[in-house]
Amino acid sequence: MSDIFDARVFDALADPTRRHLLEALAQREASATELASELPVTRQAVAKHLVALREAGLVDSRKSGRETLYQLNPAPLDQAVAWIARVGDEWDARIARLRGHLSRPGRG
Amino acid sequence: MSDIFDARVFDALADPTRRHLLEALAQREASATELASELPVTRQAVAKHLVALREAGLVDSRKSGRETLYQLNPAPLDQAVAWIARVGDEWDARIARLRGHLSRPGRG
DNA sequence: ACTATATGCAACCCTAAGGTTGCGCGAAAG
DNA sequence: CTTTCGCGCAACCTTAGGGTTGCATATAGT
Repeated sequence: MSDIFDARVFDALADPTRRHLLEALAQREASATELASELPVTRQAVAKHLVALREAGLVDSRKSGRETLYQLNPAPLDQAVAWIARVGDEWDARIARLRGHLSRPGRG
Repeated sequence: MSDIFDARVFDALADPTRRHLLEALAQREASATELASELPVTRQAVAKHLVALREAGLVDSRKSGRETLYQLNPAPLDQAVAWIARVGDEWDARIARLRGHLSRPGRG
């Protein structure tokens, strides 16, 4: 089956620093400098991650004076969940085929 | 923000070849050689990915004669979904807070 | 017993990616 | 106007990891 989702989302989710950024941005809008202050990496490293997140569609940015504020955009996360759910569903279908037609295991 | 999940799951999901393997294994049990036949990489590359998937808990292996058959184990996928859902929920909570304070706009 | 096939392991290559430092620029603060 | 602070860009470093080849082992088939 073709990949109907943007693979960059999974790529974005793979890095612990980026996951931390998403968690932080889920709670408040913040600048790269602010975000870096709570992480063991430099501001530039965070900035790179934010670029990756923006390219994955996971964050939006807004300029406020000399600051650039980043905000979470959770929409693409649905694609990731959809992919995972599809794999799970296909697994369930396979199990159903194997068992004839019994009750499905609690997935989904 | 304690990581209640195994980061290796997100790592496993990040690679397109591994995602393909998961999709294939969702539908049928298969050996590394079989899986490699439908991919543009060698059997050894697939074998490495299967090791990674097993370490992430996403596949189980079973020896059948001289073959090693791999089977999907979707359980860890729930952890990934749970993490994503948590971020989404926190985002929703933030939005709710913002709406609740519409009388005093601006960010804090 | 001999051959063919499937696997696992190890060494090696090469690129992508995460990280850093350095710099120049633009906006806010004084 | 000058200083300060935040940012973006670029160069560079280093490692992880995805891929390959080669080989040794073990099972299936004849």
